[in-house]
Amino acid sequence: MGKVRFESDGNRNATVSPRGLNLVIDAHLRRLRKRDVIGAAEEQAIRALVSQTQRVSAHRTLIREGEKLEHSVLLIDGWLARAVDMAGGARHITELHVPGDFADLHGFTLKRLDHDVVALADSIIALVPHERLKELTDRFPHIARVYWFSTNVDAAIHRQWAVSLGRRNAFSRMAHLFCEIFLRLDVVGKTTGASFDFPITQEQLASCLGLTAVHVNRTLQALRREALIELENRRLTILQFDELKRAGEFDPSYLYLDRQPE
Amino acid sequence: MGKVRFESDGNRNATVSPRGLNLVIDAHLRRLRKRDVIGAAEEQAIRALVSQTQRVSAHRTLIREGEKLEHSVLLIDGWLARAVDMAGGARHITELHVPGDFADLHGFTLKRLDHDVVALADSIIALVPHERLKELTDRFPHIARVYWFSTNVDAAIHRQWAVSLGRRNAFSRMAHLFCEIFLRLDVVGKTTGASFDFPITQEQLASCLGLTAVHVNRTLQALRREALIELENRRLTILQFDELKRAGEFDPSYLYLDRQPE
DNA sequence: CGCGGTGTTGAGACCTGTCAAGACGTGTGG
DNA sequence: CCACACGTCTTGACAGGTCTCAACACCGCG
Repeated sequence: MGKVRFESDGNRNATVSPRGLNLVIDAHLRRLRKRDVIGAAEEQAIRALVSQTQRVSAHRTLIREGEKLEHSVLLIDGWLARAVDMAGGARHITELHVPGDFADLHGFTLKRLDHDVVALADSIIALVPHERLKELTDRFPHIARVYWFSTNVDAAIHRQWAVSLGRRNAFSRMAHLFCEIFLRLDVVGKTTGASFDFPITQEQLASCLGLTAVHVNRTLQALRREALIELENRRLTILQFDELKRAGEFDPSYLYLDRQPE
Repeated sequence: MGKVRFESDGNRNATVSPRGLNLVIDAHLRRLRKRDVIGAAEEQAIRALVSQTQRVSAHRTLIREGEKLEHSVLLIDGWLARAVDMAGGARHITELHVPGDFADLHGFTLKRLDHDVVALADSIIALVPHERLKELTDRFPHIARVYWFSTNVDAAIHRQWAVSLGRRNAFSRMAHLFCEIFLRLDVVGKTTGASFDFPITQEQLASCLGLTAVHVNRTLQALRREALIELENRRLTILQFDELKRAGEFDPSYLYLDRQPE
């Protein structure tokens, strides 16, 4: 998958042409607006956060645990994850990020992370200086609350993953994850009908679900056998969303996608 | 454990005498100060958040999932937990709260919770109106960031629990939890040497650790057999903290207890 | 004195992990 | 253009951690 090729020029971080920067932050605004009203002045200020974007290659570690942070990473396109490395080489992924997400907005207040941020696939990101976030949130207390809200939704996602890890079997856990990912991608317009690009390897899925890659493979087969999903050529199709939700005991309210303006 | 007795007068929520309210919020300030500098004016404003406290009894559900929220719960003394109820009656606890914690500060921006807040033991709480939090954070943007930070630490705790649930066996998971609880209690002055009150039942522990009560019992015995802890009469003593940390692969940096003033 | 909540113990079942081997596809280098 | 290497996916046999079910002990409280 071109790991070496990308790694080799990864440090150059070729910038994306600034033309269309306004377009590039659309998914982010779209998601914010799913949850609150963003005024015109606020929108303008948010768009001004991003001055340039970068390409990053699959498997790159963007941020390392403990590193002092000066900016946060906004995902424009691709897949990022928060990963905790453990003694013994095991790695656990605590959240997947889809376009429009800040992968480490919590870094704005924490100043260092308790996990790595890694690219699971070739991606496009934007760096947002904390300095600029500070100005923005000082100027617009409402935006501060919207972003605070946003990190609180991340925590809600963590909670649901923990419930899955603690109380659901492999089949149910995976069903729950696919439901979540589908909805989150749908909000930012990254689905086509019931399908979406899903370049996540079984190994990476295992890191999310607290399973081994072998068992992920078997569980995927079970989901296919039950005709709940299709997954081929890195594209996932949900065949029976209602059944999948039932299998994962999925209730989307923890994603807080219903608009609740202040 | 007086469940019925307390339930019966639980609704009356006998208020604690307002004398000593300043004392009562000390643990909270102590914890904030472990992480950032709180000025005198800020301290005064924080103390003014709380106007009265309430007693709540073990097993009471203080907040239900989905309920519209007007205030947040500050734990003064006792034990609260965030609990997710699942179909089939199982309940998973996603975080334990010690005195000085807000159990649902995230409710300030989320406006409803994706979980319940329950009392695991007889406790004393203070209700902080969101209205007052709004005024406070508008007036002191720095305090807004301190509280934002605080909810981000909750998320970091969620992540570590998820790693435990996903990748550690029962023994290691429990060791990790005890290390965390010990440090968090220590910060707010609720430890005596290497011991602390720990009125959590094995059933409740099981809900935290994604285990059954039976297996919690066996795992506790294993920890005692290795002379890592003692636990009797609802009091836990850590006999070998270094060994316990090693067993749980515990690294306290995710608690962000090192002071990092802005 | 009896009861409910809690803690303890044993035996067997089951889900998931471990280890090992091979298939498949794609990019690389000769 | 082919051979090869590598990452990924797949399959099988077996081991082991944790669950389930069941019974019993303990204890504070009504």
